[in-house]
Amino acid sequence: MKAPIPTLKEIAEKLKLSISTVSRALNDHPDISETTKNRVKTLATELNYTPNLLAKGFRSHKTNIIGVIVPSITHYYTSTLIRGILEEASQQGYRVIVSESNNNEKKQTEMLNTMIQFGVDGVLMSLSKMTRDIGSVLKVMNTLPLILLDKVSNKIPCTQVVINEEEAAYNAVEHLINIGKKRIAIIKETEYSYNSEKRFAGYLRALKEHHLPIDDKIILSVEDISLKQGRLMANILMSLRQKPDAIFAITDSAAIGVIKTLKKHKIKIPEDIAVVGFSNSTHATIIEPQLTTVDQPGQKIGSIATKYLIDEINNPNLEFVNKTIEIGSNLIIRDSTFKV
Amino acid sequence: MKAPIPTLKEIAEKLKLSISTVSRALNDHPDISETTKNRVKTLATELNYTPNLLAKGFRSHKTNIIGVIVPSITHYYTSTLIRGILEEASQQGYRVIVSESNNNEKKQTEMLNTMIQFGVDGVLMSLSKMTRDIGSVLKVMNTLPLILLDKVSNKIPCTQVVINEEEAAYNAVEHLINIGKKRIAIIKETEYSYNSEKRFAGYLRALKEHHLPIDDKIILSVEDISLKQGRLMANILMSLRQKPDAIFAITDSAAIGVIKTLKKHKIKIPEDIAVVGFSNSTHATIIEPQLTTVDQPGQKIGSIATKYLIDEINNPNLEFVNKTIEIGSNLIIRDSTFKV
DNA sequence: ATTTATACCGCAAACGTTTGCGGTAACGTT
DNA sequence: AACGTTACCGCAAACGTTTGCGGTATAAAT
Repeated sequence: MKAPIPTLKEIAEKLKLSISTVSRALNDHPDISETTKNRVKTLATELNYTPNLLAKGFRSHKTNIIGVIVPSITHYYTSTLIRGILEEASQQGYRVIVSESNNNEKKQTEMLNTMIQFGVDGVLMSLSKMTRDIGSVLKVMNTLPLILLDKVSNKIPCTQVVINEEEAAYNAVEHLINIGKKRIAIIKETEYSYNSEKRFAGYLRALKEHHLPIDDKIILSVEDISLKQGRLMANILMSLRQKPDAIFAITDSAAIGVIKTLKKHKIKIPEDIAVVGFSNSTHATIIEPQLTTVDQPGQKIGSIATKYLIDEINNPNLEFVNKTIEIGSNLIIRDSTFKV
Repeated sequence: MKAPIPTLKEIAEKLKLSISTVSRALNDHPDISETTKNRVKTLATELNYTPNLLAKGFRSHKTNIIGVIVPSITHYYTSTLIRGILEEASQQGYRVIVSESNNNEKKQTEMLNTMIQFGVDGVLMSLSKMTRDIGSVLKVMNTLPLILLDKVSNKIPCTQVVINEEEAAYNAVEHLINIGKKRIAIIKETEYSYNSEKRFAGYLRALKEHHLPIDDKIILSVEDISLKQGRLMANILMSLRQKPDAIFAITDSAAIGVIKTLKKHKIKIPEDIAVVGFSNSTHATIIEPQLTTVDQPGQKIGSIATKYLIDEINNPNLEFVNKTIEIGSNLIIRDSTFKV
């Protein structure tokens, strides 16, 4: 009872033309007369004809689909990345297949493979945590264009789109220094993470350049950074003899955990301890005091990465454009560091 | 320089077999001897053969792809829906194409069409606001299985998966009554919205059944419900002579706007005015006091809708299973209504 | 009247896969 | 010796589209 989908063949038969003529007519081929073109086109719209993209893709080895793999889709920042990707892709006539790796490396590899099987034209990927099996990614790369974004790895020779993590962190910490803070703690991730390392590097550079001492006791690393971990780390910092006067959490969620426990300890923010986060998630303006944080333009990153990917799809000759594109980000100053 | 993808033909040639034999061997067809099966399979894994899903789908008219259209992907609740969909789909061997309609009806129709062109096996859709052009949706329905979830419409005769909106709202309002509130305001949406209407109905029923008066002055409708609108409406309520002693916001974001302005007015929550939201977004536990709200199990809804869709895909004969599946939801009581 | 150009259109192959049908051995049954 | 069965395997068609090549008119040029 489902209606049959019209094909070139149907149109051809009804018009007593050949299939090829119909195809050419619809594609405005110069060999076809205007009159037949019109006949074909009117019947096509009448029948509501739409080309079978599957057949098209099958023949041309071009699906106009790009695959996207991200660790967690429910993360706000990730969803803005996807929004940027969807937007740019649809503008350029591409569709998008989305997968969630749930930070599971095996799943991630599986997804890469099914995407290849399905014939996506290229892949956009944000790496899951602790991606060790670079091999599977490399294997994909000599079959398809692949671009990394946000969660990247410099072990993979491909175009990567990120924000200026190091500089952003530097600016955040410098801001703390500018408002008079001298003992700045950091909460970062322990496992190897490109982003965490870069942000930590920015933190270190800011302290060094402003001649502040670096104290391991206020450099805290956690396995899986989160709000809860932020609370735990804040408690640890509170138990120190020499408490910090500012805390830079590498992630908004951790920063919010920090704020929540500081409030419980009746500590004045930012007077006693200032707090800075990273991401400018929607939570940043819900919490009180509102959180100073680094705004990551997720949508922009997504769309730029998509642009580069489509470029690579269209020019497969340009070998190994192994460059890293850094998108600027802004520190957004709010009450957690600076009260007006 | 991109590596060639192995095909059945290649395997057949190297093994001096026919293509069909290779195909059957890989699919464990009983006609093929164990020895040849083994030969084929080992070579296949050696060459890293994977079937071309595009060709497969092209031939069988089955892509194992389901299309998803949602209004806004960055909305937390929406992303949990998608997570449920992705999870269930991948378990059943389906891939997912996601699109964002941005509450733009024209875009929504376009997306439906490209999805059909591409040969998705079915569509999961959450309607954009003010979807008037039911026609395009109906047209899809006699080509493909289609299921609505979350933002639905009873004008479309198809399976719909939602939460028990009316009952959930009833419970929320009843809870307010139970804690002694007698003058309960509601902030809802003005434009026709399935969800808003249902929740409003639950609100009315709760008041009636508990013999509380219904006062239009504290029934507020807004165009595009949001945090900002929540603030505005709270201000309006504050300017009333007879202020409410509780506010039921149909959405967490509005509820948070309400809380923020109530705090600014130095009103004690929940003693003076209690606040209830709807969705259990991640914001609900960030705000202080933490928000009492209705937990919508998004992931569950997504996965159940996907199950029903795949059912319909596999049994295209079952005509017009026009039923609404209501998923239970829970009121989560927090500090904004009940302090321990 | 024969050639030549022009304008328009159809034939057939190809993309990779599945599948109905038919075919060929080898063996066992009468 | 003739037939039936079984176990394997290959041929070829089909899915819908694009495209190189060839073909047939008609008209223009010689």
